[in-house]
Amino acid sequence: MRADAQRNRDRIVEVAREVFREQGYDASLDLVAKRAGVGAGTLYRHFPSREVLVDAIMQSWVDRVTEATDKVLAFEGSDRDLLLRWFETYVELITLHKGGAAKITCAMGDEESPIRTKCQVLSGAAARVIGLLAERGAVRTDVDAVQVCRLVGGVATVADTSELGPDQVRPLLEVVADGLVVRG
Amino acid sequence: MRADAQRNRDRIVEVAREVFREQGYDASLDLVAKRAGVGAGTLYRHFPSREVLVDAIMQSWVDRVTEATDKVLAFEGSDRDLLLRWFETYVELITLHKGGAAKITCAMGDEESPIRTKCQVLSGAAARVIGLLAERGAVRTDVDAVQVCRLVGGVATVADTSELGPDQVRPLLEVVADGLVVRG
DNA sequence: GAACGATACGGAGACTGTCTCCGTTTAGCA
DNA sequence: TGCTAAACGGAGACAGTCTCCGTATCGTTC
Repeated sequence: MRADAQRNRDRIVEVAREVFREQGYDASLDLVAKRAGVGAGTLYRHFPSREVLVDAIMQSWVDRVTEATDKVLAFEGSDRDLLLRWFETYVELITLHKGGAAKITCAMGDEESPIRTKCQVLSGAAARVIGLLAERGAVRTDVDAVQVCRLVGGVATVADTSELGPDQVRPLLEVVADGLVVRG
Repeated sequence: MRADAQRNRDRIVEVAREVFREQGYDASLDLVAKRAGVGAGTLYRHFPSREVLVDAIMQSWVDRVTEATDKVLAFEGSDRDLLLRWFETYVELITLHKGGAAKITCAMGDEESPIRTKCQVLSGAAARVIGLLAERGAVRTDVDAVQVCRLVGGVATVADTSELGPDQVRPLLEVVADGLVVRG
């Protein structure tokens, strides 16, 4: 890629992250282009669709999910609390940008989605958590990582669109957690 | 209301139901107006926003939820199966129109929403189901009807946007159901 | 360091959807 | 049969998406 093209690409991603954080994922792409100081053509050449641009933006916080998952896996406490803690982390991270939760959850399991690599990172993280708990015999094994992401992502989507606070989300996550841990 | 106005209003609702079923809730309102044989002005006079139109459309299937709930309440089987059966009914009905699940779930608990009356019917139905089960001591009592609607609505939203079939939705609902029934 | 071809730029403008304004029409009453 | 309030409808202002193509720039080659 030519140096000027790379510069423009980077700049667009940076500005888009800012604009999307301010206005949500529905923000005007022409505005993003204008703020980035490039023409609409340049933006659309680099990012043929909104989804592709979103994908580029998501890269950074997908990395944060991996990090956060490491931290949660090291948690010493009850299995249910570990699961719940990961749920809360997950919801917090995917609702960082308005509309993000719906986007990522909707794409979950879709092999054709432009953001499938991000979904894979997330479901991979989920797999590590439920894998650990399954080893300990703490959670049911008939539900896979993608399904867990759909469940928690569903809650996250509702939390995002209804603007629920952590206190309102927690009981919902508790139900999901209780549904996953094996009956004692 | 003048007779011609009433006629037009009814016709718009009827056509909108059709168009939304075909194309989802994002369909062009001008198209609805055109198909209904009225001007855009007429449509917007009757329905100042898309939400208000959606509200009018939803009336009929909210009635169906009430009906379906009656049927489920008469179900003779295990408590968990009754709950699960109601979940499936709920998901089926609110995903009848593409985008409907997200709309209704997002508005759940919002006193200002134009479709709040519909949400109240749905959470009322949920209250009847979990009320019955709570009486029998079959479900936890720290989760209210709105929360149940949010949980199941979250699953429905994911099912809708990811176009999941009943077989893919069922395990998710099972987790939620298991999280709600009291531990044995 | 000049010339040149490939690559990238940018913004005008076509297209689509939302919503309003206002001149025209019509229902329904007296 | 007239009158008036109510309702109609569609042109058009506005906003967002996305494309096309003339222009500018990069970076390579000699």
